[in-house]
Amino acid sequence: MGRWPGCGQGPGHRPAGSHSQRGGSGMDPTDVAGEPQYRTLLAVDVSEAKAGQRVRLAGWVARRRDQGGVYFFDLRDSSGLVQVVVDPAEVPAARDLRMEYCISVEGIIRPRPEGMANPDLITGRVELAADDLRVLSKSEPLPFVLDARVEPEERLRLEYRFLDLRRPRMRANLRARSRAAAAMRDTLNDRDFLEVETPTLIRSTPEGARDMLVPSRLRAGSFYALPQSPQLFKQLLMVGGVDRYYQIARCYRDEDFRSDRQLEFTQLDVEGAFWGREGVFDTFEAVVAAVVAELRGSSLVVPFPRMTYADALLRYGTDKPDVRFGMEIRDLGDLFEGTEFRAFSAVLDDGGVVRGFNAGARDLSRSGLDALVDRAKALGARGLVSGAVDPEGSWHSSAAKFLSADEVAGLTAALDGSPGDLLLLVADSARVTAEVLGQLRLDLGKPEGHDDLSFLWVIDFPVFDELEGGHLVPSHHPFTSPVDVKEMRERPREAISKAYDLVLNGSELGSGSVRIHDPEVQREVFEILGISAEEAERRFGWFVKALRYGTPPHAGFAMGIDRLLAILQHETSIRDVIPFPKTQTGTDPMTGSPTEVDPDQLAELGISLSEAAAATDDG
RNA sequence: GGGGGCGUGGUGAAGUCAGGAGUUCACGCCGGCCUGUCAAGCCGGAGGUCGCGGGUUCAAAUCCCGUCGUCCCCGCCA
Repeated sequence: MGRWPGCGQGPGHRPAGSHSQRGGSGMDPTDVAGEPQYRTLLAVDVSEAKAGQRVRLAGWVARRRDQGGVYFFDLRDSSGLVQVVVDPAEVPAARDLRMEYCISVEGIIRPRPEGMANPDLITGRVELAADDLRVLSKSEPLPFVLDARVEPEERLRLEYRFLDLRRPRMRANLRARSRAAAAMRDTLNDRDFLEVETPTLIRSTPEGARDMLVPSRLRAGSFYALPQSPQLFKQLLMVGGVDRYYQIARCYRDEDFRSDRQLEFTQLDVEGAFWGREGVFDTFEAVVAAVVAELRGSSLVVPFPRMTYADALLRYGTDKPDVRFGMEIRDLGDLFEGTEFRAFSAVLDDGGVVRGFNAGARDLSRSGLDALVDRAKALGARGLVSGAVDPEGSWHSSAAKFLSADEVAGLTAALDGSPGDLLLLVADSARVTAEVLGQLRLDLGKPEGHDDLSFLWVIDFPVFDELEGGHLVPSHHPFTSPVDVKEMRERPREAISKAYDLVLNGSELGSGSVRIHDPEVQREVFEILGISAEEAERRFGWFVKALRYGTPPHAGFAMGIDRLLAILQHETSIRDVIPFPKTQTGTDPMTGSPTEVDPDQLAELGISLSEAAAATDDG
């Protein structure tokens, strides 16, 4: 298979021989083994070098410009646009063309007359002088205009996705996705990874997200689940001696939608034996660099920087820091130890923290500051202390009068405050403070676009997160190796795991870990999680059994391809890099799914709907 | 489960806060003119139950309540 031509930034780099490319004249539209020949060339390959050649193109009528005695239209195909010019006296069919008619057109490539070139078009120096035109397929008037100027309501775009995909932006996204996948495969194949498929109808292991269920006909009353990820299967491939595995895997999680979450999404899933974190990082850095080189034409600096989870939370208030900009959060607890300011001293005495960051020089009005305070309160803070550094180095803040001169000086120094800088402080529990300041930092500093790419490994996640009430849940997943088993056993709340995340511009791209390969350690993790031996056996017995048969040490990672593509393509939603996505309520306006099914289908599966389900289903 | 934005000829918007005749703009559609246009231009025309239901009012796109759809966010997403 030749690579699809015209995929790049200009004409002339198309590999030879990917399509028949006849020159000369006297072309018969039905000259290839009795089949109609629709085209001999792609639009973007119409160039000055081919001037004088007789060619045939096929595509859609993008724009018409009827001059009366001469008729122009832009022909669009998968490669791009080229202007076609016809004399309606010679080719009367041109008059009947309408937008998005699918046509095949033949003529001579010729340079445009002096001064008539269009610099906005790759093919703008030439045009096709057509003498034969066949309408392959007419089009009804469109439900919306295929024009970058207007963005139709997304529901409508999805209902007519087949038209939406004709827009250059969407075509570019599809192409980027294909090229990204190819770059991933090339990189991993070069490193002797094996692409292996895992099943999409698997056993339900309720844990984490809700499973999508599929009823079994042969065992009515039983259900398969769609995989939330190939996690356990890829670990079993390691036990099976595969050594280096990857898969571009579809994953399913039945949770509520966001602009970066869909019911089904795609991950680059990787696992390897006899390696650890460094091998995983090295591999993913190579993969991501290859994708960025392919889509952005730029090279990334590797290795990516690393930051511990604890550091990320302290300095950026989140486990997925956007490090494209500064405004780092600093702990000010030492500074305010023994302060007279009761709002701070009370929190510190209570085991809380005082932290803040420098939001830079910004001229906020009274109402602007009030809005910040409201925002902080909406995020869960009890309050927000704010103020600007004034030219004398003191602090213009309603809290200033409660602070000593030393405290103000120390505060300004700690936050590198220059005159005019806005300093924001929150005093609360470590958790609330991090959340509030982290979000305010993003509100005030997050860059608009994605021109800069700041990749970051976040490492040293805790083994467990503590829920309200003290119950422990896995921070990553229950198959993640702790750094130290003894520490995990004795101080599970502080224990560090061998889990890591990859973050890009403040988005979590994926996560992975060194896995547990010792069944005894696995048993202990289940125990600490409060999963009894019986329950572990019932839910994960099929997996844990495998660990007892010479499991190699192994580690892996999974990266969300949709999120990576959205950022690289400057899209704000992953829906724009997914060919056929669903709406926020999980419906597909094009096909109308999900739908009711025939009662016979349900009967065959041994399923009857509850009255409530039947009532809410309006068909 | 919760909070918020949006819904106006085929499309995108303005009009809604402050009620007074379906008003306006751009694109598209239909017809006409034009031999170098290119997000063509000019002339003419068609096209709307202002998402749906209820209420307030002499009068509702506009105010109120409900509901549906969609988008953003919180929860949720091992």
